[in-house]
Amino acid sequence: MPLTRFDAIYRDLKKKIEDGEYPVQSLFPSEHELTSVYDCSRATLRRALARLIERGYIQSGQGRRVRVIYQPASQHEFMIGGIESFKEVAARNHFWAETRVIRFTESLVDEKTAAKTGLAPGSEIYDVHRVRYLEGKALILDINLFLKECVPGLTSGIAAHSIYDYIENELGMSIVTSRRRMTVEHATAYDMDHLEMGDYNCLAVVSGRTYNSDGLQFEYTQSRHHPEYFCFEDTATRRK
Amino acid sequence: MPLTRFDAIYRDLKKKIEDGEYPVQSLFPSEHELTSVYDCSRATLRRALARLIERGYIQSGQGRRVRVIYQPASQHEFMIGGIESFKEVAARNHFWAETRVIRFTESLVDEKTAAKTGLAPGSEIYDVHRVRYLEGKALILDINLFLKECVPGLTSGIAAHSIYDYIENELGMSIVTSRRRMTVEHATAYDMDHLEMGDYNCLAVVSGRTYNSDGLQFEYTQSRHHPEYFCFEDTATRRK
DNA sequence: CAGGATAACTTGTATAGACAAGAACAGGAG
DNA sequence: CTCCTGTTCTTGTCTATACAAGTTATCCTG
Repeated sequence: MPLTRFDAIYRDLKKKIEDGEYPVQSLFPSEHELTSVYDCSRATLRRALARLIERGYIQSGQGRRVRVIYQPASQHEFMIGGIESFKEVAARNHFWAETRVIRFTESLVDEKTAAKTGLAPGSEIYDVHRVRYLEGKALILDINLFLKECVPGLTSGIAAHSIYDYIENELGMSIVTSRRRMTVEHATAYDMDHLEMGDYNCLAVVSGRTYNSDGLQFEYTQSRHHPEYFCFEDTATRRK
Repeated sequence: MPLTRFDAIYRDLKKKIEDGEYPVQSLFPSEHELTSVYDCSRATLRRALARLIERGYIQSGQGRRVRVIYQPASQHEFMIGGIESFKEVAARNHFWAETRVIRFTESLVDEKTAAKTGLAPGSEIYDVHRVRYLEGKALILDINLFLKECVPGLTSGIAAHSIYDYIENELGMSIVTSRRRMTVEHATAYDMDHLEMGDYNCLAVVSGRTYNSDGLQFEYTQSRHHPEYFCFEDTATRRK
């Protein structure tokens, strides 16, 4: 993976902040100093800084020096954010992950599901239901609808492994944008069947629509999360 | 509010997309054409485009033309995202909003709450509890802790109106970064007392820490949302 | 010592130019 | 017709430079 200049700088600074080289509340070196260190233009450096600001690592304001506001994250790091796959999250936290396919069928999009999913009515789709286990506990019920024409040759075996691996590496499709929505819903009988809900009668539902590089929506996903292991983090900035 | 060049271009293009001037799935004008239209440099234009990409309005890729993927939003627009206040959301959707202060005390941060909230132990704080009503229905239980030294002179009356108005306009403090976390929690007796939970036994909890322009955390907020009226939207991008 | 103008920083915005990498298109060879 | 190969267009990255706007420090004056 060929790193761009600004991305390399971003990662380096990010790592140094995480390692405590620039402590929280301390003042960051000025842009002038940093361009000397990295031997780059100010624009390139600022691009790296902009990403650090966006991710909540540093804070800036006209005239004032840049200040470090990073805080070394949280208790359980199992969270979604970005289009990170279940496997990636599990691997990052060194958890034992397992995926079980409980349904794999082909069907057509009817009017009702079209309205809910954003997929064109009449389209041929794969309908995949999977349960995600972490350390042996059933945590997530994933419902995926894939446009058949975009993801040809999908099988139950691939679904048990990693569909995104297949899409990106085998089919060479680059996934670009994903629009997601988070809500809290009543647990259905179907949820209860597959997740150990305990005395919770709700779950966190993340529904998402994913578009390929041609701007075509080729997927609708609904991830139904056990409340105890769901966490979503976000950094927002308000300027002026 | 003095608009910058790139922000003006961003808003103009955003509006044109929302108004259907550039339909979904259509190809956007090339950067070369747009720089002619807006009579600006490519860098400035690209800054506007970057924001449109980030917000999920358009999609780009090296070599290919930019494509419009905007979709005219969703059913109930009551959602959080950005640091938009309750009042702002209500006003945007023309809802009748009301805020009732159910607790307004001053206290000190003890060790336990310090760990939970990120505020320094021993700090003097205002402890404010409020219930948010929309169209007469109790939807949100807001628990705010404000650092007294940063928000002096806060009163119950101000809390009933808008604390952020007071902070930004009266105190002239510019709020910069807010780090939030979304989880689903069991409803407590306190929740049940103030929100009409129906047969839900959970609620969506958004806890946030807000930092002022000096990098000092001056607030901890916990918004406990009735599940039925909670919705969070997000656009994520995966490159390469 | 206090107060205020001034200078020396800082970050924010904008321009013009260059090259690279990928995609689309044309035209020619088979 | 198909396949290959350049050419051209598009977006992605990077540089160098200029000015604006806000903050901080300095120094001069009363």
